[in-house]
Amino acid sequence: MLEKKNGHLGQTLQLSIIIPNPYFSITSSLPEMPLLRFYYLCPINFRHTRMSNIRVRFAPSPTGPLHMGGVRTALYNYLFARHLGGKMILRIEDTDQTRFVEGAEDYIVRSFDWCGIKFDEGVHVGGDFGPYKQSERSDIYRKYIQILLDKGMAYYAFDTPEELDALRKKHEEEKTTFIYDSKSRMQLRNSLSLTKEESEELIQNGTAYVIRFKIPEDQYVFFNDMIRGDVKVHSSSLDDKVLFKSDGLPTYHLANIVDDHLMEISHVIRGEEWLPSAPLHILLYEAFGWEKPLFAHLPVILKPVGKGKLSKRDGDKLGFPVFPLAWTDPKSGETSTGYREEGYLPEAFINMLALLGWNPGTEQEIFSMEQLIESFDIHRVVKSGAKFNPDKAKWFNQQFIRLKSENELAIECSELLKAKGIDASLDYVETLVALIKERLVFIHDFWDQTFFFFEAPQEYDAKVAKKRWKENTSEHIAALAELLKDLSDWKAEPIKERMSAFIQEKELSMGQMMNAIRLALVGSSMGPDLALIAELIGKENCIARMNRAATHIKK
RNA sequence: GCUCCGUUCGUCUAGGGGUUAGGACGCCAGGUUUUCAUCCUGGUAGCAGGGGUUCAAAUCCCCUACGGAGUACCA
Repeated sequence: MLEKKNGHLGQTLQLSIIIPNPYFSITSSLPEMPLLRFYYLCPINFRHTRMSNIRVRFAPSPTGPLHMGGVRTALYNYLFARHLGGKMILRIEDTDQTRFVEGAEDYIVRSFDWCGIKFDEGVHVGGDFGPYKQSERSDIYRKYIQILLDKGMAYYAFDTPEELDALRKKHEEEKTTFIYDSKSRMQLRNSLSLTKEESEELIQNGTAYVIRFKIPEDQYVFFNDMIRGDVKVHSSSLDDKVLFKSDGLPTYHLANIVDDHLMEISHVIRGEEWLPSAPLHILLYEAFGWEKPLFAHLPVILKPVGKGKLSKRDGDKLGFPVFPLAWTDPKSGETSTGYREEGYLPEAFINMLALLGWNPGTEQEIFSMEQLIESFDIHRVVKSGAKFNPDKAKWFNQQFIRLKSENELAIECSELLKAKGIDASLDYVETLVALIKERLVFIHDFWDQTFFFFEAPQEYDAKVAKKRWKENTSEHIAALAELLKDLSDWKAEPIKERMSAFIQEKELSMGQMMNAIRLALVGSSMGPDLALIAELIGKENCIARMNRAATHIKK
């Protein structure tokens, strides 16, 4: 790993488990102190258990519903923290007022509640490191940006957005990219290019300004990612990012670093989209002289088909949810469905998400949240993006439905029936659940699997009729119905005996006749044991259905 | 374009110098079931390409290709 970056060091370290300690600054060059080398060689678990306070955070922006990628990021944070006995924090990053969406924060909280991801601190539960909403922390950021200004590591920039846009456009036409950096900053309007007096005057006059970070020139920034290993970037490829906007609020970069430091975040586990700005964050920590957290950049979730990452719109197009819960956009009124609404069990959703980009190193696939916590190791998160597979998501749901007790399922199925205006006893529903449990992918499949217990078929599957209904089938069915009238003990066993005896006596084909009866009772060739169906729908219904079929199905 | 990250069956992945390259989803076939589903058994299919290093490379190195992310007074 290190060899790639640093030849001479690589030669001294021949072992492959080299994970640099992030608590030492290694910006300009890799240190060669023996102690550090020892630390590099320490097994990962040793380093984790030594860390007394594991604190991680999930820090969404309330700009809309959280999508499944966000839930997965939060989940990995949660599993990581719980596995190591640490704390999980929910912080709301709402520094961009223009993108604020009403109800988004509440949606985020409700989603985690449904998923079973619990927070130790956060906007909704409080804690000792609050406030947990960035819009309520602006004084804090102002204080810290001043420190950077005083140290000469940040500067005022007076360029208007229009000026910068024009510059970018001009460069684009020339097939180059405009970068606000050490090469261009002296040609722009800022406190570095202007005299002190000029800058002060502009500020006095109320000229709008932003505060930019002064990226140090010509140095390498190293950091270690728990998933990707060592990453090296040259500062010349970084630009002077805006830290403080003209509206008096910080950008993500500043707020994030300040909050993570103040909230004593030990591990930053976030999406891969942050990887390119990680070097900036490292530099920021160093500018403040703060201890850095350990980083882990998670791979993205990709679309099941086609190119690119899974986006909020894919769900509707491809027929699966991308959100945990249904969401209605407050402005457009547009509604998107959620996993919950589509019939997914939260356990299944979580299990599926956990295995999308992580594996336990064993062949176990079905995990409870407790088991996930027990097994989770962030070093087993894969590096590459994972295409989401809706079929596998369904399979997980099917597995978790089987894990549910018949009573639990019956309670939910009863609700389903009630919505259809059917009032069945819980006992009866439970009996049915026991019969068809293995056929359910979703709980709402219950109706498709049991409708014939509640209502007689009005139509008969033409294909099955063609195959099973012969010249005199109607006659036989009517005769059998007549025969069944005399059966006093209406239970599956005697029913079956009576049917078999009839078929044998008439020298009919068992398969043909049984399927014909099934067609009469169910309307198609599906369902559990025929005699059981007959028993459960009752004698009268059974006979009525047979007689109806005898007159309605024509060869 | 530039910067960074990646690449093992169609998909999710194991495997990290010597493996018949393993598992799961999907798909196909057979068995079980009087039907359908379940279940069981089997099958299908993969190391992106090219160079090195090595007795030996999916595994280590380099190049190419492809994919992804970023390139905002968004997060």
